[in-house]
Amino acid sequence: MRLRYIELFHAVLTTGSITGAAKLLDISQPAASKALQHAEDKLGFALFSRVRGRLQPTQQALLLRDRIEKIIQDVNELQRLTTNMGQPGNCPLRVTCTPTLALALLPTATVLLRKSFPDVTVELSTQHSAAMCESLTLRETDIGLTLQDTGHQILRQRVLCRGPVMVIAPPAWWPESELAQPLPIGALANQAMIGITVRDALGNMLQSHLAKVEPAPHIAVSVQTYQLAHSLVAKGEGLALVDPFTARCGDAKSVQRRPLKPHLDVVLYAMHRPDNPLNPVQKRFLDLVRQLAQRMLTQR
Amino acid sequence: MRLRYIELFHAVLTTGSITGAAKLLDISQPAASKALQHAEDKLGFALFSRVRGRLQPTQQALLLRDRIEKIIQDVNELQRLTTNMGQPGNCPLRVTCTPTLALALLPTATVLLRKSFPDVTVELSTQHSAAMCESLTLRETDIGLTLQDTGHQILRQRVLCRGPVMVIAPPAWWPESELAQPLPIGALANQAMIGITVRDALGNMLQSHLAKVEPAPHIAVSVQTYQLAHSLVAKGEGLALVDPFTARCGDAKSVQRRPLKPHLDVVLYAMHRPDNPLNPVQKRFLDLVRQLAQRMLTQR
DNA sequence: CATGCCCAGAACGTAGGGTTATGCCAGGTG
DNA sequence: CACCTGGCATAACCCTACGTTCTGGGCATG
Repeated sequence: MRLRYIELFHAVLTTGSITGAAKLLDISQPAASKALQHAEDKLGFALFSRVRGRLQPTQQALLLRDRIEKIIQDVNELQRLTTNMGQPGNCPLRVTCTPTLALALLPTATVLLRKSFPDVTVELSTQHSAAMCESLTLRETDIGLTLQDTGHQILRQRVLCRGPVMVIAPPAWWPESELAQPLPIGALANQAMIGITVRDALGNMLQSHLAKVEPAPHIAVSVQTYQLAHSLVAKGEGLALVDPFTARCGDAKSVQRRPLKPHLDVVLYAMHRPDNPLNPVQKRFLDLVRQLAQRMLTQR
Repeated sequence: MRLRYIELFHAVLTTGSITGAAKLLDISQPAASKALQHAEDKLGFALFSRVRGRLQPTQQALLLRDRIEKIIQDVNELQRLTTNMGQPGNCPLRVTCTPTLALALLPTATVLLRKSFPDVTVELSTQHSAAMCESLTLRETDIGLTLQDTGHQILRQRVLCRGPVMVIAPPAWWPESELAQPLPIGALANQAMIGITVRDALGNMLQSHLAKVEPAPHIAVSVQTYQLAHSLVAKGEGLALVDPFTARCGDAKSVQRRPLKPHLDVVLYAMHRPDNPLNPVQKRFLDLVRQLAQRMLTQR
């Protein structure tokens, strides 16, 4: 069984036609056609029945599909891993963080880092936690920043700092005098709010706490990223519960913010592979992120 | 990433040398050598360091190893599956059973079957339960017979019949008059016995019951297959606890047998894939096996 | 020092996989 | 009906990737 055939089979199955498969594999249509025939008579049975000029997967093909897709996926992962193992350490800092943290922490931290190491090259990207773990193990990135405890078996995950869940509101929502005090969750009763539909630990925690408020807040708009919640709040669509980094993000007057009472803990984690210890640049970067985060959480 | 390279990498890693790998892949040594170089410069890093003319896997190679082996295995399984899907149903009866059952049931059942269907072709094989499940899903065989509840998610497993655990002893061990009565497990105290080290449900059950006997039986010889236990008992090495099929196996005078008291249940299961229902030959065969088994268990 | 083992290079042959050009068939449409 | 379009297969051709054999060099071992 040639890998080519496996790829081809997969391509035909996903695109639904030989022509489509050929485009996907970047070969000519006759090449794909011939290869498929070749595969079929090596196998000894038809993978597709040609009915009225079109292809239709046979019974056998469907039986093979799952295994094939599995192999394709594994090979693709291997591919990603090997390409990322090629250039070892020429880029001393490759960081991925969740969209939530991207704007709040990365830009400033990067600028500060380049004051200490002006020549260093930096690669930044954003990914959700699951994809982040994958990228880390496949060596596409070296450091991951997330608010979620992934419980990953192999990757090291360490706490950088902790902060409270915050309530954000449109400008001039609360009197200046109250801003320093936590807002009791009961005060959200019957309020217009932006819902958070993130399916991670933090999102679940927020939802379960909100669910207890009586009478329930009015949630007309739900969003999947805290950033969007922030923007909507700034435009006056309602209040929102967000992590402290999103709350501090952007220009100071765009939203008002107060800690929530009861205090709900948000943890900022850094993740990396256990095998190679962090280089000085990476250590410095994490140090900066931690300082930055703590300053964001304590001041104001 | 060519599949060839993956296979080659695997072959080199397992054999430890390019020459060995070449033999394994059935190509010449220079071909393997060149292919490995090719792979390495496609990857961009060395997989093996040539030290004093020998190969030694690099750090990176070790990181890839697990994924590679996984893919190799998956592809091999696919291979097995496809080769068995080629010839559909020209062989209406392919049966696999555990070694325990092989001699007791298969020969007679097969002979009886061929009286009803003289032209049918039959393929028999023996495998342990785990391998049996694999063979069934990979369509290398159609029916599996085992004494173990595999709990397999996809395969159908049905009960054919049940019987008691038996004690077997050398000829003339017990007076004829006692043979019909069960032997209390306490009677095994201080006896010479053949140990069973099978690591399946039945084996565990037997061992745990034996462990309670005081004073403990003397176990000088332990075996992994019930057949061997049977032979050893026949030669006078001691008593043994076995499934009722092994107990009945072979010529009637080779061993004496009595049910154990307390009654321990042994279940004979038939397994098959759920997708295609059994054909008449297969149904008839299972019927014969069931009748045969029941007759073996009840008579005498 | 001879021997055996293993790896790598050179020279060479072939087939598999790629290409373009073309034809056929089915279905949709003016 | 005539015509176009989209999809698959065939034919003829090309080339490189992979195989071969032969050879030589490095390194252990008796």
